[in-house]
Amino acid sequence: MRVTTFAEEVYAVVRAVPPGRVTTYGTIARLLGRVRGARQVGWAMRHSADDVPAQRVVGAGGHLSGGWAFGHPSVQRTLLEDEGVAFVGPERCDLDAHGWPDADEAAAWETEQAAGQP
DNA sequence: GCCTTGACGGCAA
DNA sequence: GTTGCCGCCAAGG
Repeated sequence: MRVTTFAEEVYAVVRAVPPGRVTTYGTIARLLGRVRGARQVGWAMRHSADDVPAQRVVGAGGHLSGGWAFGHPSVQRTLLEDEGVAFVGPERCDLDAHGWPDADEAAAWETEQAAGQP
């Protein structure tokens, strides 16, 4: 189905992020083939649906770029900590330990996408 | 059809 | 370590 817009694809990726893990805008963009489309990912997240765990999407280095979208960055931080995500600073999560996808998971994701969308 | 906006990323000063 | 600027793609007005 190519009717899906860029935003829809972004949502699909975000929903694929398991609890206790976090991903970045740049990573999502890269998974979609838009290496420099991190901005569009952010644009899409701004229109995020309710079933999209936007709290798992952070900026480069695990920085809570869109924390204010939850009312206050501390809200997003609390949500992630509740899922088991460790934080290095007040607004920075530990991407090294909870970053998604992992090298192995990235391959699985690409395989799944290749199989579903030839 | 053109211009502006936007939850970003990376590099330079 | 911080702050600022440019580049990029997509959608809205």
